[in-house]
Amino acid sequence: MGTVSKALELLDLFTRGRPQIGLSELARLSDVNKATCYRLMSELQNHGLVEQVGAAREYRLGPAVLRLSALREAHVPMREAAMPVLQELARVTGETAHVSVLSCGQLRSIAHAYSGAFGTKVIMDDVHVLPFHATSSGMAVLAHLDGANQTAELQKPLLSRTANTETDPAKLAQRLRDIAALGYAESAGGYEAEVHSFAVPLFDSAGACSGGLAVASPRSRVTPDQTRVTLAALTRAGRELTELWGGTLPPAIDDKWRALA
Amino acid sequence: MGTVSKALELLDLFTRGRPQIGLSELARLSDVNKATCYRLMSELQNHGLVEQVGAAREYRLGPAVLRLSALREAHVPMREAAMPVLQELARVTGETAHVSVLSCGQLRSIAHAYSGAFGTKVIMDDVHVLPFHATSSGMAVLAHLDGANQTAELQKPLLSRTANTETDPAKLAQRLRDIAALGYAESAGGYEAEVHSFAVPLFDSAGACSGGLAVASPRSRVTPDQTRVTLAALTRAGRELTELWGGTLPPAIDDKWRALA
DNA sequence: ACCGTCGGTTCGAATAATAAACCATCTACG
DNA sequence: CGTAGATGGTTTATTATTCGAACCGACGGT
Repeated sequence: MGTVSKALELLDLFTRGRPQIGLSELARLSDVNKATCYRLMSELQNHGLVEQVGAAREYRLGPAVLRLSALREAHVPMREAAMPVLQELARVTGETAHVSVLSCGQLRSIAHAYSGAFGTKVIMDDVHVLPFHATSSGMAVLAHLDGANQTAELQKPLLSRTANTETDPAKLAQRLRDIAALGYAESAGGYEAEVHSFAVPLFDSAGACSGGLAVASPRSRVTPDQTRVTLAALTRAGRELTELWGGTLPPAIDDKWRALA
Repeated sequence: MGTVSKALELLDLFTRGRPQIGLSELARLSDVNKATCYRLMSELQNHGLVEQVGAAREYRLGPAVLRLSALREAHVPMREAAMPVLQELARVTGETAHVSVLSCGQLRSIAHAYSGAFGTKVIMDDVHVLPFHATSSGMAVLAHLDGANQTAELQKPLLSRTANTETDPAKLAQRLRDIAALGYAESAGGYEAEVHSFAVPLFDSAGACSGGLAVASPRSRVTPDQTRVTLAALTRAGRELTELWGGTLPPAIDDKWRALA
């Protein structure tokens, strides 16, 4: 693995629950030698991606990330457009909603919204890359990808995250066919045992699948009624977001979603 | 220079005016060998910091930057807090307003706001790191830094950006004393020949200078009247932002700013 | 005074980055 | 149609950079 990748992996250790990390702990968490870790962090620091703060000289993300993000949003305003849609989706369903985009063969979560309706909710703060086979978003996207990309993904090793994760390529392929026929995907605890989620695919201007929109809830709150409400809201939001991002819904999907409204 | 720094410099080539760059052009702009450039970009791409798009396979900033920025803002919400203050400042003065923060000895611009009042305005889109000696923000910050950091900065080479840039360390030190006495800084074309700006320092909870707040205008619009309006708005906004960021204004500054209100 | 941990540094050995040349592909243009 | 010059991407031996064990001084608790 290249040096740059190591440095970037260090960046990924910062999460909502662990926003500041000292040098030694960083080295421990990353399995990188402390000296190496120090040098890498120093380089990141020189470019403002991280900064050191306080007497303990702990590292945290620096001001330069704001510039990068503002620049990306100025050029490709996805997150900003998605936020109100997400918030409405979270409000209507009472559950956690999140969007992810397909980028270079990876599905990356870019925004999420919570609902205050219940004392428990699914936390999405620290999720970056979604595994295709173990999440509803991933399966929704995969099911609507062209055949080549889909089979390529199915041939990669399918890691089991819970007892409910589907790891058999043949069975997964069948499931993807079902999902493509339904127009939405469902994951019953495939990512985290207690999390149940529904997802719909999103499409770009060429009509290719470009991301996923999902609602995740504790499995205990999943009922036929709630499922109906969720799917209706999800398809409505999916239609809206696809449009906001300048995409077009394939007619086949449009038909299936109408049936769920 | 380390490999990581090279990769990060590639990231800095993306600007508002040049948001997508092909491989060959990237290599040309960065003076890095094309093969090297390709490898570096591939590593950045694997982590989602950049993505390739379109038939030309041009690179642009990727979705991962959104996560980093959201994480930073969740932990240190500076930008979000600053935006309304900046917008109001831009509105009242009719000119461009911007904030910068001190991080690891560098002054980095983190947000700016424009006014629609005039057909010409100062553009801050592509400015990342502000030179201390050539900008009003830089001088305002430098003047309120502790002696050691200040002299350290004065000993670095002072690059001349325009005919009006002060590059004599002794004269600059005198100017910093004047600025400290006034409570604000003024730069008459020290950064760009046609840009005139005023800035005030911002302070953290320990009362140490942590950044700068500035208003920049074309020099032709600077009049005694406008200067008075600008300084009043600037000190008001500086007081507000220092408070929003959880800082405390040193009493000496407070007094000076009252006189300008 | 001891022990463990912290951030930071050193230096020879080992590894990863480098640059030039090379491909295949595309577009422009005569 | 065919050439010329772009482009993105790949390979190679050479070389420079990165690596990691051990070390340092400082701090905090026992």
